[in-house]
Amino acid sequence: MSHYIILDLEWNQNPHRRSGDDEILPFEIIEIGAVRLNDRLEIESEFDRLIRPCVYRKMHKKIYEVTHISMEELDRKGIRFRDAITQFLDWCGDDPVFCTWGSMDLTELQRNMVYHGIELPFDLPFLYYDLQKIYSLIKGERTKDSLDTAVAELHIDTVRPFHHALDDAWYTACVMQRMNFFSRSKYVSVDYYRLPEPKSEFVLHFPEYDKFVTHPYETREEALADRKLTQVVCCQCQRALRKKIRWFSSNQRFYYCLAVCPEHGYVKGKIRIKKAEDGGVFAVKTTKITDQSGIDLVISKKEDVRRKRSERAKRLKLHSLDENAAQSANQSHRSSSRRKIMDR
DNA sequence: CGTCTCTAAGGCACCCGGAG
DNA sequence: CTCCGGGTGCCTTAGAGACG
Repeated sequence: MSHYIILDLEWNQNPHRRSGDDEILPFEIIEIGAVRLNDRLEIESEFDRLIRPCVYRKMHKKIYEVTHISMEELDRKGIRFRDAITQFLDWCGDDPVFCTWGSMDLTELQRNMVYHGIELPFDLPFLYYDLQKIYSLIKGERTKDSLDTAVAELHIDTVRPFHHALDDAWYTACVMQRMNFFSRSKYVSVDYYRLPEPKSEFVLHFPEYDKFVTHPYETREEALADRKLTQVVCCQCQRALRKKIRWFSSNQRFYYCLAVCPEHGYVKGKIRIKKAEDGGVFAVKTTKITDQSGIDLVISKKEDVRRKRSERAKRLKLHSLDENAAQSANQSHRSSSRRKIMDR
């Protein structure tokens, strides 16, 4: 039976300006807190360790304001990161399913492990539940709520303080218990700290879309030149599809296309370019079978962007004409032409 | 303060077609 | 032909709000 590890970290950072350390380890973990739940989301045990930091030996002011953890306390109660992570992984048991609030914790955990020369025991792809994302899926909104907000909205008693690793993990567990987690449990997240090797790219299947994650490339151009990224496969029959609209970009990070499957209809594609750890890039492609409204959405996306721009350009032109007129005319002329703009 | 993400908006260069 | 402005694409900047 699977069990869930609700993880929360506290970390410190360089209290001064950027230095060489920042690029190696921007965030140094100072506390690991976690709650273990069984497959019915009942609490089985809790884990909490303070860590004596070795990179940043001064507490960042803002971090102290948030966590109220002092360096003195860490020196007194903290243990070595190596010992804490060993105890933590041991406490997690076999095949834990990790859950966090937000997408940063598992990345930072791994970055700290690598810094300390500890081998990563996690699967590749490293799947986990981002409960902040699941919470917004259940609400049907695109907002990213803070943990405090979710706790308040679900009327969870605030019997513990916030912003301590174990307490926040415990609140996260409470939110998970009360938000009908299993209705969205197919929506796993992927941690992108470790990326697949070439030829080991992977696809994740979701109820209404597929997600494809590439290996790292040197440049965006190199990524977009790779057929494995740009080809679109039907989510239903895995057939390679012909495109009706080639890949185009509405901004600098997203690309869209529209393909058609002879059996299952239209499939829209979306590519998102992301930065990899080593300075290169990788891409996440999602493909989704779509109905007429989805088709129209893609078809008109270019035109929407175009129309928005041209409307804005017209507004600006009128506005500049207005200002020019204002320089040579009196106040009444100015207000009348302003009214004209408002009517548009 | 520093990370991340998303959005809006500004600057710039290029292409293209109409006016001269 | 040149000139000019609109449309377009690409890049940068800034703000908001999540995380610590």
